[in-house]
Amino acid sequence: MQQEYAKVRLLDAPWFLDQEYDYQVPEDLLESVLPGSFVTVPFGGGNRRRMGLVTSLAEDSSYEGVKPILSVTTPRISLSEEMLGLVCFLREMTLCTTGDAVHAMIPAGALASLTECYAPTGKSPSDVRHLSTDEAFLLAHLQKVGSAGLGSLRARFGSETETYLQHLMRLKLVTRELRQKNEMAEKEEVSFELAVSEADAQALVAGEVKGQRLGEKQRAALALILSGTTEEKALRAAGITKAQTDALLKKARIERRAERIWRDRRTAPAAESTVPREFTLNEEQAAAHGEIQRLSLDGAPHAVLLHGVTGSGKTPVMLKTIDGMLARGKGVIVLLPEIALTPQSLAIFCSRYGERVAVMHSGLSAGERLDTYHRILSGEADVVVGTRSAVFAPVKNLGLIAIDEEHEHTYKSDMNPKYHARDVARWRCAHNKALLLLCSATPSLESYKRATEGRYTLLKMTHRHAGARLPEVTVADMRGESTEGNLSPIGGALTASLTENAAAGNQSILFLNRRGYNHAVSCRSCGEALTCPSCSVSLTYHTAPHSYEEGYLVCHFCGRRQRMPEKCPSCGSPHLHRLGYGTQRVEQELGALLPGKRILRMDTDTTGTRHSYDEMLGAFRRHEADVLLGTQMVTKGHDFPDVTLVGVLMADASLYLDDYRAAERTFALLTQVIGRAGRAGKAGRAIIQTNNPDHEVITLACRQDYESFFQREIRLRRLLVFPPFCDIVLLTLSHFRERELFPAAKALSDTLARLLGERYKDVKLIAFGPFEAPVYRAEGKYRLRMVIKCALNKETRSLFGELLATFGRQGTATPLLSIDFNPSSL
DNA sequence: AGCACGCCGACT
DNA sequence: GTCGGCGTGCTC
Repeated sequence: MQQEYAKVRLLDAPWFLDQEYDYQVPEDLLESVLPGSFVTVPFGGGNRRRMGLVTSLAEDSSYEGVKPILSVTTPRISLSEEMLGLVCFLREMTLCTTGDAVHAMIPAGALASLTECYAPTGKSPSDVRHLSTDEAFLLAHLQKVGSAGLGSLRARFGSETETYLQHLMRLKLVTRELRQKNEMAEKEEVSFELAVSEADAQALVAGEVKGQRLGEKQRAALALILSGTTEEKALRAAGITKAQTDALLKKARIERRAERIWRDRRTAPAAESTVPREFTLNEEQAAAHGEIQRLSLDGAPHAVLLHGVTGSGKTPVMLKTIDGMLARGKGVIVLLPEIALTPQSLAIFCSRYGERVAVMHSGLSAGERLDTYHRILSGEADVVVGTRSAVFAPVKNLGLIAIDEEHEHTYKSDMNPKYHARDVARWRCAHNKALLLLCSATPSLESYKRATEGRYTLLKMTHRHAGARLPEVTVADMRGESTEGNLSPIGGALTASLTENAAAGNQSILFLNRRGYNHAVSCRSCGEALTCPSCSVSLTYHTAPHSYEEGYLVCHFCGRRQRMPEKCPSCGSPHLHRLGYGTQRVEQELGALLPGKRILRMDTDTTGTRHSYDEMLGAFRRHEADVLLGTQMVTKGHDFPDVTLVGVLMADASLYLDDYRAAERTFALLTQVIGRAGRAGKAGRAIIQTNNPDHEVITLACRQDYESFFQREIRLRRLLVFPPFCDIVLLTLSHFRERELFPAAKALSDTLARLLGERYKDVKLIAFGPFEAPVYRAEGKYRLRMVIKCALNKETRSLFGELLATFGRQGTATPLLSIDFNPSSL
């Protein structure tokens, strides 16, 4: 029996329209319409063409009046059974649409897209007086160019364009049609070679062959090819036009050879690998690797949490595991946090696995992304190294997903689909009976709890690699400093150590999680702090490059810059006072403290491009600077063998954030940064400046005592009912107009209460709010939120799905609801 | 969301 | 009498 019907999900449908629709498969498409195919279908009363994804085939349909599928849009790209499953998984787990899920998994260039455009019908207006001059101009323009998209028309005819078009369409002078923009093309490198013998070619060039006289230009072209200039690009550069090569091709003097070139090859890093080709594991590493090996051979999916202290050498274990997988013909995905994806870390994989490596990260161009995708799809690349989104790589015969720095919050996406890479990885590993390898010195509480419960296999490495010792850690109490008249952010103990360390020719790292010069600007008269006009956060004072005297105000939320006002905008007083400090101020202080020493400041302001970030790390590694000062960036796993001192300023700054994960974050950050010191045999020191020297989180981080930290924190979470003892659902309503927000928030919480009273009687949840988001106004939008504690399961997810169906409509006058399950921060 | 169908006021 | 206002309701 022929499978004549297909279940289709639309790719551009809002959440409440995102269902399976039956379509009939026309006879000529029976072969090409398969589960996972991308198709166009007529939809709605107007039968507008829409892109859809075939999810399954059926022999019949219970629906009256099915419409036929119009075409298969992208015959070369379709979703595998696994990817199709993953789309459903994402949809259900994150409440995203099918379109969102598909776009997360497939590079934009791989799919065709439908764009709306307007075309003249050919009818002439019955009476020109019905048209305004603008409309007449627009019509004339369309008649000239044939058809045009809304964007280009709006650029030409202004913001009223849509009104004009509507009028023209009513008069049936213009129609709207959908134009299919095909998927991005492959890139080819074309070269030519002789189709005749060299001697014949020489004769032709010399014009010696009777009756076969070539044009002068053609002879020149042939001569060039004969002399070894065969690449099309080089020939064009030498002034040979397409007409000439075409003529030679036609006369069969040359042959055209096209070679697919991969746009992703220039990601090959310039750096050298810090891991030698051959190495032996120490006892602990070998034990961990042995256990991983054992688990990966039994044909069942497994998850391993590799918990190793900073510097214990988790990477070699990971590499040996990858070696084993590749030897058995399995594909591998390695996830790294964005900030750790440096040439140094890429070099480790590229030098070891060469052409088999595909690198995926946000910096790739559309073409590079597409080629990377195809290279993985074809099986040519079977080691994928990348950031969060690489977890969707279509690796063949997947055997391992390794997640380095497993606790990093960047693995959670905060845009649709709001997925956690760890969850996707777990699903894919289960599906492929593959191994999930989570690595961290400071695992997330969720993962460690799973490990203690036996759901993950916990493997520990407690010793530092190659005889390196943990640094000697001093906690410097800053409470006394300011009363003693020391206003510098760098306290006495740290000052002494920095001077001493610099004098000895050693390198230091200073970590401060705050950029800018001053943290905030406030008015001495009225006490008001200056805030961003479109966000409700205080503005940070930044100094101009190469000058500590001039500066401007920056909003760290939306990036907006403005001049420092002369007077307080609320009371007019000229007494504006700059408070607190950031990396720029510390840079200036360090300059004064260590005259003649080179200080490298690394934060978002100095690392504008990925390139400059890499360059700075490289320069520091080559000892071209004595002190590396910066934000989070300096804490991530790059090895600096000459660093013997690490200083942390304001270690407690992140401790009192309004987020249940504040302690976990602070612990991880401190542990990581302390681990930077004293790696290769050299003794290291760490000085932690804080106003809370006795805070348990700080003292435990100084001892690198994860186990005790975990026990302490998990007890608190259990007591206060926070993840991993429940799930958190964040509902956010946002709108440009504040007054629209409150009725919507009321309606949202009423609807929730109603659903809980009716269809979801058995659901237990605790709802908080609605209240203002911590940053109430962001980029011009006001935001109210509700925070809900519950257990996420099929039923609760369906409850939130219903909320999204009623409040998740886009673009109208009503506020938009967005739902985030277990957000990375509150 | 779009776009239909559908029922009431000011125009050729 | 019709054009067109935007109020419900469906979309395979």
